Amino acid sequence: MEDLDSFDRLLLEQLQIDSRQTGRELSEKIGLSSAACLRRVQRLRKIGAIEREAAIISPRFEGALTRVIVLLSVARDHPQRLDVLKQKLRRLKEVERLFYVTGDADLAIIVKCASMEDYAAFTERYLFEPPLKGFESLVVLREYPKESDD
Amino acid sequence: MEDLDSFDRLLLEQLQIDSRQTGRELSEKIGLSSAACLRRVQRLRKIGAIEREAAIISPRFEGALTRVIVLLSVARDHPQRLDVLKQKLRRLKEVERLFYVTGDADLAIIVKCASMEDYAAFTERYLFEPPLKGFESLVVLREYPKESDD
DNA sequence: AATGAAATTAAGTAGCT
DNA sequence: AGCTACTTAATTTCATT
Repeated sequence: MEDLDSFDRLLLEQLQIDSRQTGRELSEKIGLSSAACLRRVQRLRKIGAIEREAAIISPRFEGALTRVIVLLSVARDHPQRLDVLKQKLRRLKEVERLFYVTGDADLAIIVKCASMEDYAAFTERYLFEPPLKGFESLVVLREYPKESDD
Repeated sequence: MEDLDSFDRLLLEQLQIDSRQTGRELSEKIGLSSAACLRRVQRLRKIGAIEREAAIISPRFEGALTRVIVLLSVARDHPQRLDVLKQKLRRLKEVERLFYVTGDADLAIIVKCASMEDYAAFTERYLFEPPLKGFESLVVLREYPKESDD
């Protein structure tokens, strides 16, 4: 893992806000030439600092999409099984994000499904086997986008 | 709010995975000309179906960043105060995502801070006033990216 | 009203100092 | 790193359905 200087950090900050900015725009904001900015962005992609660039879709346009925040409790006596579980969960298409957390729960995942039926199927398939001890489902009724109208 | 046809939905699906795909790549995947694809993408941006395009930064490169999943309990006797609260929270730079949920909690937010001290300051500043009744903090020890190495 | 093909404009990439 | 030439992609124009 290579390290970043302050220009790299500024670039990451900018691209996190808007990844479509041109070299010229980045150049003006961080004070390097356009070519230098874009060369650095290439490097940031290559070393994995930028994992990917993605469009954020407005929830209103996503179609009928159920999101559930699931808090998972895991038996702590078999650490290696926890690792296997994490690896398994993070590969599932339904799992949008996976967090290892402190508190009452051990893992928290954000699950995306087409419907509640699909979510029920998801839980039955993946959330009832050891080392999982139990889970709590917080069904998202509505997500409020960061900056937007309604 | 205008509506989307199946080409639009395919485009959104693709751009959610990778927003850097060229017109030609999109063209091959969805079966329209490059120009048509890019025209549609422009429209999707304009009508707000694409909220924004952003770089996803690897947690390992984000610097010391504390994330906390906060489950908020809200007094239900003043619905209008809940709206005010939601509006306030969603504008805060620390709040990455805001969900209205069912279950023990009423709202769930994902909070991003530079440090635990900052998180403590955040809670003191925003999470101790009505209509908030209480909150539970799940401090993220580690987030596992969807597709990646370690 | 929206498409595809072609021409124009703009951006990203690579080589050199 | 910057500058410049080169390559590629995005945008606009236009004829067609």
